[in-house]
Amino acid sequence: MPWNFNSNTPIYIQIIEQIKLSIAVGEYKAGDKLLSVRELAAEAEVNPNTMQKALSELERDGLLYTQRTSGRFITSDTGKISALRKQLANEQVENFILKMQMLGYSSEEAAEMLKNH
Amino acid sequence: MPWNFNSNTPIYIQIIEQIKLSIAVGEYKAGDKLLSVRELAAEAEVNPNTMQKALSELERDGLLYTQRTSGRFITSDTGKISALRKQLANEQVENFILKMQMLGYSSEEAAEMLKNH
DNA sequence: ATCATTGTATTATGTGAATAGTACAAGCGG
DNA sequence: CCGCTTGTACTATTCACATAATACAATGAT
Repeated sequence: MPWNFNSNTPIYIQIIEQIKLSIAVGEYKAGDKLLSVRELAAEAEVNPNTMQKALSELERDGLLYTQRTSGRFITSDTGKISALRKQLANEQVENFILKMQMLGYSSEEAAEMLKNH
Repeated sequence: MPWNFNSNTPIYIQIIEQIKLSIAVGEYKAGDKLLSVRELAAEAEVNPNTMQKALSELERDGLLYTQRTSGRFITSDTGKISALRKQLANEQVENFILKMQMLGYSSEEAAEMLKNH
């Protein structure tokens, strides 16, 4: 994974979003074991505490679960995963329409711009 | 103006974006005089320094200009303003397509989801 | 001429994010 | 049993953002 960050959003938020995306599109599969906090932190060139914070939050969402001393795993609930993908897509659609409306474009005009991408 | 902020992005960045939007859609018109830094800060319930920082940046973009002791004004370059609107719209389109692709949706599927909004 | 308002600058303080370093209990493999 | 790896917790420090409180030169209005 590339682990690219920008500076205007807290890193742990960006980590959450990137992992969510990886789960949603199946880069991480249901039941997969994650690398350890320390390994992931090293890979992302980030402090272990920061990675830990992101993972904890993903766990509260039920996308991960922890087995105390053996590691962290992706949820086995495939329904939850496909729901996540649809939810993320819907958020993008809603957000796009909203922003285009704020810019004074109708849904039809927005769709037209999409075609001519 | 509402001046709504969220907590995951620096306030001065959000101010910049909101003012850009207001200029792009003509809420602020070319040549308009802005309220003073202090007034804008009070309106947005933000520290004058924070508002100042945002306005300075907009000035570097050439969207505002300052007359030393009389106030700040929107650029009179209407071409720049309409270019801004198109640029912001394009950014939304590009971003939308990119995000949907990352989620595994083709441009056609994305367009389809738009229709069924 | 005086005064209020303009943008701008400076210093101090508080807060959250991120880093660095360390520590510990729990379990798995040898 | 021993040692390594797991997640987790804690303290200390740095940094950017934001606030607070002033200060000042320039100018337009009175």
